[in-house]
Amino acid sequence: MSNISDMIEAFLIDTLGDDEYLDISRNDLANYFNVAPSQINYVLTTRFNYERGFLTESKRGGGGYITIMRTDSKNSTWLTGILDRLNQDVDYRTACYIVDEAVSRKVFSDSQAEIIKSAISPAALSNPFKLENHLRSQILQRILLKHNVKQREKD
Amino acid sequence: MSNISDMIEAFLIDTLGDDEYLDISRNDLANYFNVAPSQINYVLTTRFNYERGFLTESKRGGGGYITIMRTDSKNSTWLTGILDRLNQDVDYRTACYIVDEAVSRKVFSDSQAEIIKSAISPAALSNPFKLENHLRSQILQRILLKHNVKQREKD
DNA sequence: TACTATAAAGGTCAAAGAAAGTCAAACTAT
DNA sequence: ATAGTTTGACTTTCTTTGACCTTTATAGTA
Repeated sequence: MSNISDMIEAFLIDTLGDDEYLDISRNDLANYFNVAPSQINYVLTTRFNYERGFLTESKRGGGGYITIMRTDSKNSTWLTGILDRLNQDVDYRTACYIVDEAVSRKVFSDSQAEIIKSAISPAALSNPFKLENHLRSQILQRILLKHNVKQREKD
Repeated sequence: MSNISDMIEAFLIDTLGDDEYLDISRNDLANYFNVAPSQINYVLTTRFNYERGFLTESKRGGGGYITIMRTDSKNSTWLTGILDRLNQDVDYRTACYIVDEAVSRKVFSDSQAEIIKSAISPAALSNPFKLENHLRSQILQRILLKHNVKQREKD
């Protein structure tokens, strides 16, 4: 393990331990390892992404932070497949199939599904740059991942 | 929670308790927290705004004061105001305030709110055309409108 | 009594500061 | 040669500060 990114990854995973999430300061961490702050972002995008079972959030400005969360997605083949599928853009109809399928698998309730469909409806995502399908994929992916984290937190 | 604005917010909400309103002196509060008086205004505009279900009033001059009130008007009034607000673009923070307030008004459940926040998160809406805030408004508006219709269908 | 000056509030706005994000260029290892 | 890593310049977001402005109450004076 000769590169710093791997060491930072190991450090973070170790610090995370069995916890569901971990709050860190990007600057502090960069300082601790004596690297450019942006390297932390590199580690986050290459190591703490959903393919590896993680999700991140952050806030800028005074008192800013980065949160690293575990998802359970690797334990569900269905979810993994869907998330993968969502790396491509999806149209509204396809997205609705996915949501309905999630409901029948008890991933979402009816009322949750309604909200998701509203969020990804053509009306909600209309924009001048033909980003609709792309945004829809991103949104759905995000919802699925975060929901997964929240579900786990309850247990 | 390492920034002072959050601490002032927490202090005020705690002091407010279950009361309808609270009178404070801007200078005293600024003094107590050792910040510039104008920071109190910052906290008021970012945290005790309409989106979060608050309203403020003040008086200058000798014996001046600031009143923080809960807007406990009808949900429909609030909703109308919010939908109006959403004709302008909103950033993530403000949008979350709206969602949180909707939860405390029993418009959404916690689990629905989580989904909405995921749908409008910066990660979900990242795109190369700086449409983020605009899309967020559209999505939130759409969700609120659709949800409102569904709710009425049940009655 | 009416008028004015002054002090005691609160308001506004822009600049500075404190984080995190992005992206491309340079470097390294396979 | 290619993929993966490291760095740094520039950007965006959120917070904090300070200088200057406006409003209100009150004390002093004609």
